[in-house]
Amino acid sequence: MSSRCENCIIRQFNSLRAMSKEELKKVSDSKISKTLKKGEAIFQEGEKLDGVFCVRDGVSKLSKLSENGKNQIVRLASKGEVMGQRAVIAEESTNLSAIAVSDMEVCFIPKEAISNTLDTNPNFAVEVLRHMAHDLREADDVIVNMSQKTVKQRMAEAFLYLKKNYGEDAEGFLTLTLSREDYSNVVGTATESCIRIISEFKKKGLIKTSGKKIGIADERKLLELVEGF
Amino acid sequence: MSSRCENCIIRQFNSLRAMSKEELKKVSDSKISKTLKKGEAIFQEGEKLDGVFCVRDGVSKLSKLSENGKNQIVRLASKGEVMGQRAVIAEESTNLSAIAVSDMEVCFIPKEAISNTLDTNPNFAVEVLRHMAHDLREADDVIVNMSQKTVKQRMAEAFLYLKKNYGEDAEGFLTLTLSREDYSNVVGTATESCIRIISEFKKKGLIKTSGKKIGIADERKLLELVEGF
DNA sequence: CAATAAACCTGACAATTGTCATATATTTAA
DNA sequence: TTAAATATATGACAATTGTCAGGTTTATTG
Repeated sequence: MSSRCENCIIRQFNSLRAMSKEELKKVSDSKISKTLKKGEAIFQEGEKLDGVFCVRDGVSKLSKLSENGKNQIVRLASKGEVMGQRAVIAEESTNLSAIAVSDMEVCFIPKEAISNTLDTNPNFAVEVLRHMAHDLREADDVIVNMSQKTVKQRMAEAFLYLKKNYGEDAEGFLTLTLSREDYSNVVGTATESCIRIISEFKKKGLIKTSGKKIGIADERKLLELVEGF
Repeated sequence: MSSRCENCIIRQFNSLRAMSKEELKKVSDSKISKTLKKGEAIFQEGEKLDGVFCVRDGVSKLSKLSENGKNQIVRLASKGEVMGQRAVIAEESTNLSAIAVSDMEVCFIPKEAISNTLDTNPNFAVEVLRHMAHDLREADDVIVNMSQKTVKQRMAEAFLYLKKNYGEDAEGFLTLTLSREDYSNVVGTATESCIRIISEFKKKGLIKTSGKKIGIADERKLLELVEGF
C-alpha cells in the first residue's frame, strides 16, 4: 500500500477526481499497487476483470489477437489512464490484452469501489462518460486512418503521435521505445514492411535511429507525408 | 409532435428507459419529430449538435470524410439507437456525419433534456455509459478487422452483418439495400474492388443479386471465408 | 566470454488492391 | 418517353503490401 489515492497526482488526469473524499478513501483502502516489468501482462483478452487498473507510471499496450495469429495494438495507455473500465462497466470479459511496453507501476482498484460510486455519484459517472466518449472518438479516427491511409502514412503518424504524447530525450530520440514488431502491430502491417519503411524514412532523412531508438529528424516532412504529399 | 415518448416502444432499446416519468415527460415535451428521405443528412461532420437524434425508423450511416476525399462508414444506426450522444457528452462538435440510407423517422431531443438528467439521475448516466462501452468495443473490433482481414473477408463479414442485424425479405434478399459505393465505404476499399468482389462471390455462389439487391446464398461458405479458409 | 536466442534487416517474388479508361445498365427528371 | 445523370461492371495495368528465405546485428544467459 505504497501511498494514498488522495495524495496521488495521477488522479488529476482521470475520472477519480470527481470522487468525494469518502469515496476516494474507500478506493484507497481497497486498491492494490503492483509493479510490472516490461513485457509482463496486466490482463489477457477474454479474462473477466474484477476491477480496473490505474496507470501510475510506464506505458501499456492494449491489443487484440486475431484468428490468424496477428496482433493489433488498439491503443497505448500511460500515466493517469484507467484500463479495463470498458469491460467492468459493460460487465463483459475484456476484449483486449494489456501488456507493459516499459516497466510499470499500476494500481488495481476492485470494481465494487467503482460501481458503487457510479450508481450514486452522477458527477463521477459523467466524468467516466466523458473519458469513454473521448476514447470512442479516437477509435473512430483510428478506423478511418486504417482504411484510408497507406502504411507509410500510418507509420509517419505513429512517430508523430509518440513524440507528441511521450516526448523525446536529450538527443532527440523518442522517449517511448517500441520494437519493430510493436510498430507493425500499431500500424497494422507486416514486420518486414515496417522495417523497410523505417529504413526508407531514415534514408530520406525523416527519422534517425540508434539501435531500437527512433528519433524524428524532419517533423515537417513527416507531417506532409501524413497529409498526403 | 407525433406521439409521446412515454408510449414509444423504441425507448425500450436505448438508455431513455432509465429515465423517470417526469424526465421522460420533459423529453417528450421538447422533442421534435423529423422525417427524412433516403440520402438526406441528419447532421454533418464538424457541426455543433444542440441535441441527440433517436432513430424511430429506417437506417442511417455514420461516416467520416478524410483529406483525400474518401468516405469511411464507421457504423450504421437503426431503430432505437441514439446518434450524436458522443459529441453532446464530450461537448465537442461531432466527428461524424449522419446520412439516411433509407427513409427515416427520427426524434430530435435537445441536449438540455439529456444533460440535466445525466447530472441528476445516476441510473441514466450508467445506462448511457453501458451503451457507449458497447460502441467502443465494436469500434475496437472494427479496427482489428480493418487491419487484419482482407477486403474479401470484410465484404463477406459485411453481408453477414447486414443479414444478422436487418434481416432478409421473402426472396432471401437483404432488407437493407446499400449501394456498391456504400459497401466500399463500409469495408474501406475502392468501389471497383468492391464491385469485382461482388461479381466473384456471385460467380462462386456465395451471394445472389438482383439489381442493387444482394442476398446471401451460402452462409456457411461466407463464414468460412471470414474465418480464413 | 562464448553460445544461444531474439530482434533486426534485405532481396526476390507473389498476391492484393487501387487507378484509369471505358462500356453498359439503371434511375431520374424534363 | 427520351435524354441526361448516376450507378454498376469489366479490362488493363501500376502501386502497394505480404510472404518466404536468408542474412546480420544485438541482447540474454549460462
